[in-house]
Amino acid sequence: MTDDRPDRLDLIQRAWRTERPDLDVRPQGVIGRLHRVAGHLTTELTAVYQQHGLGEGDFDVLATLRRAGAPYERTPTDLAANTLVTSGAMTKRVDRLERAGLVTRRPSDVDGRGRVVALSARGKDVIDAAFTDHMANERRLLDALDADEADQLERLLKRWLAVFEEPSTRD
Amino acid sequence: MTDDRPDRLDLIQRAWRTERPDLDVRPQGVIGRLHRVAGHLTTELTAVYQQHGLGEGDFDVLATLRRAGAPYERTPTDLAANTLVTSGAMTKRVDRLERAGLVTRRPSDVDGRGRVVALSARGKDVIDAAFTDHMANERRLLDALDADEADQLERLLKRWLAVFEEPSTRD
DNA sequence: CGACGATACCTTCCTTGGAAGATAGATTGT
DNA sequence: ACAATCTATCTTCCAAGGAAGGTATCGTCG
Repeated sequence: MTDDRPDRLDLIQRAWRTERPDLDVRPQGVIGRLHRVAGHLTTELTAVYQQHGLGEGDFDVLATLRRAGAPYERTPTDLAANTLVTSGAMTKRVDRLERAGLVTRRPSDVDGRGRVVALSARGKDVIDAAFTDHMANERRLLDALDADEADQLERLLKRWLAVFEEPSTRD
Repeated sequence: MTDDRPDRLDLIQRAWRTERPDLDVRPQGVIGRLHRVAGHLTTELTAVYQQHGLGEGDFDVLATLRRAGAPYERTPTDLAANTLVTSGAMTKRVDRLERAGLVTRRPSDVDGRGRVVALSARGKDVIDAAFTDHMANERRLLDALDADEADQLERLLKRWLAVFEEPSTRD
């Protein structure tokens, strides 16, 4: 049926079974491959970001602002939470984007400590173009699987992700 | 049946459908979740490395040397290819590990340009202990899925990975 | 053998992000 | 109103890796 030729992970697992026969290395088959796939996907996705002059972090921030809807604003804390980086990293991302003229930063009206980061007109144009290409790119990458497989994969990943991101355990 | 409550990815997709109804954002459902799962897994795995005083890169190098079998030696080029980093990064990783006394570095007998990196006795002890814990940790993480799901996931990821790592396309 | 391109490793410089802590402003209890 | 504490953001310092280039050595072809 499907593809049972040994791949690199199979070779790695075989080596471990020889060297450490006391261990069950089957989890590597899933986790190792997941990391490798993620790495290759990142490489491919990053290439598109770069075509628009953006790094991965830049893209993430602009996309988060864009999907917030008009007027395309968020606080740094918000952005950091959404993109899973520390507040210090977010400061630097916004610094870069501000220097590049893609976002603006102004004090918050309602909180003297707060700032508001907003897409500039050019920032919106850039992320709209980049995101369009990004989606085409993801579609292309995902087309390696047929629709059924993609659905199965999504279901399995959603289930696994819930373990990490849902507050309660499973019902 | 399974868990159909909306998760963060669902919310992100919903926002995009509102803001960019012209785009089909379904690929995000798979690719976005895959990246998030990979990120959470990395966090969990890294915690165990750190318990043994190792960073992710250090662990990778030591594990590659260990599974090579006695006498646990590899060239820097070999190590770089196996762990997917550049040669410059590998120099620094080996520098660190050598400083920590976990590997040794000596000139190659057969190639005047070449070096041989070998696990020290302490390096072997460290990676054997770390790898044992690592596998228990991977098992724990994977136990979020039942055996059937894990098998399905492995099959799907293997198939996808083949697109990136196999020389030819599919037969 | 000698020159030239290829290879192996290392060095330098740069980018990115984390950790920890500093500062300004907000909030709460009295 | 004021002290104590919390919060939002930024700053500083450091770790890790990529890109590009340098140097020594190899291998091959004439």
